[in-house]
Amino acid sequence: MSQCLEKKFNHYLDLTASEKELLERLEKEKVYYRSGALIRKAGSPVNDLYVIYEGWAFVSKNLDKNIRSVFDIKMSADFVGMAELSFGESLYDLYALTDVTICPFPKHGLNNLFQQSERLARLFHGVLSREQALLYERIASLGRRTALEKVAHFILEISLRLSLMEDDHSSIFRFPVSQTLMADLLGLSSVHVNRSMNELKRHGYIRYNREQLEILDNERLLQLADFDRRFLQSPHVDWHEKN
Amino acid sequence: MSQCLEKKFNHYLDLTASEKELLERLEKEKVYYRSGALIRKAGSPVNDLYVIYEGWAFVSKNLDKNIRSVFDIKMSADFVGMAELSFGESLYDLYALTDVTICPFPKHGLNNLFQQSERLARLFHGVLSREQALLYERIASLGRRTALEKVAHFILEISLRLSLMEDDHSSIFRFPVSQTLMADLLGLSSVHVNRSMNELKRHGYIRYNREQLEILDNERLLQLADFDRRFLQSPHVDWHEKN
DNA sequence: CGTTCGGTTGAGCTTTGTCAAACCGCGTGG
DNA sequence: CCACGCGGTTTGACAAAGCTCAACCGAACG
Repeated sequence: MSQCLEKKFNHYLDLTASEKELLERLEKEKVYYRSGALIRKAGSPVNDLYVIYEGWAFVSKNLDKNIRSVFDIKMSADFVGMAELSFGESLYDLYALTDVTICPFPKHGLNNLFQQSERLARLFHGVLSREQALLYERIASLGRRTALEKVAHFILEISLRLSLMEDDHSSIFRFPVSQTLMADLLGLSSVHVNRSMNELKRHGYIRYNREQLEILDNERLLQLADFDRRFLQSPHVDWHEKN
Repeated sequence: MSQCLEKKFNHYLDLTASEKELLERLEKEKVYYRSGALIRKAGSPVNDLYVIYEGWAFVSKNLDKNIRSVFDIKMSADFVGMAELSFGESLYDLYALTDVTICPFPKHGLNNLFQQSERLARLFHGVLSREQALLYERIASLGRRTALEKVAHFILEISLRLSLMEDDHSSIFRFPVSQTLMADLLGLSSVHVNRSMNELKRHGYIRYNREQLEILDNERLLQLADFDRRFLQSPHVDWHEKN
């Protein structure tokens, strides 16, 4: 049995038995992909939403002249496919960044879920809301931050998102994002990402070596990146107890 | 009586009488703001979501060193405040770009709505989904397009969004976005936005003068901006009839 | 009328990109 | 076990896109 959704939601709320059952009814089997695999190609028909069970993936698209733009990194417990909900087809490519296992579930199942449980609906919207806020922060990065700040901000975003889902998250963690990928995500060249990473190292912000990243001075990094501290508070996804 | 939500939803669906009633029960009174007014300041407590009834607004925030980043332009029938749903306070500033009238409604009212009408819930998510997809496109712009392409893409996005809500939308329309605002939205300097706009004029893509904009050659502009044509199809917000 | 706000223009400068080469660790197949 | 190739990182030299500063203009508005 595959309890992706349950894993995700239970992290925020103590689910009741009946809620768990609702979630279980929704799920299909888990699917496993090898690092580098194309999970879903832009243009293919979409009937399912995905939840990442374990591992990392990313959403991207190739613009004109084969320039790649990367929109988002998806990891443990993230939803994938919200942007495509109202389109018949997938808009973007989805690649496995590491080995990854995901759970598809039918998108129309959501409606059912919302009918049955207001609490889950609220939670779902809370999660979406945080995701959108994080997107806004990335927009701020892309538009108005220097290369160094972009990279710093991105590292902090990843660390934050990991800490939300993994109870044992520490300042040293696996960071499987290649500099080329970071470049396409932050709107930089990979060469410049490299120089920025090295500058972060040199100034003692981080230690970094083959997929291992350690944040040495979180406070100073937060300041450098102008990271919005309101994201550090744990989310109240359960955003209104009202009837 | 103020029927913002009704106006919005009815545009996509033929609402039944009972659906209309549900929506009306949700609404409060309309509120009017003068061009330039600060509608909601970052940090203020949030209990309401807004729908724009008429006019334009924008969402922004000031980073370190007082650099402004503009996240989104909101116009007729757009939702404002989704990103803040799970935060107790407003994260960003909201300014009136033109004279604008908005309808607030209590955010917890949404849940109620979803319980009552699956169809409205589906519609709501469909709308959100389109919004997120458009955000992704802006991310692509910010990251990987040249100044000229950014500006072109933005113009097309606005035109598209207008055409979705206004039945009489034509290739010539009011465009109340100052070049400084465009700069903060696209991650450019206002000087460079100016040069880009003029280049678009010079090459016969657009005509543009004091808040009036005319798209002279839509096809060529689409091509220049590498605009994703899938957005041009009218949305199937009613994305699944299945129960 | 004077002030303010947005648009326009030019000159010089900075950040970041491009190109190209070298390097490094790792897995593969001979 | 070695040679090879591949993907990712590193470095340097140079080029370019876009920024800053500063001045000016015109329209709107009180």
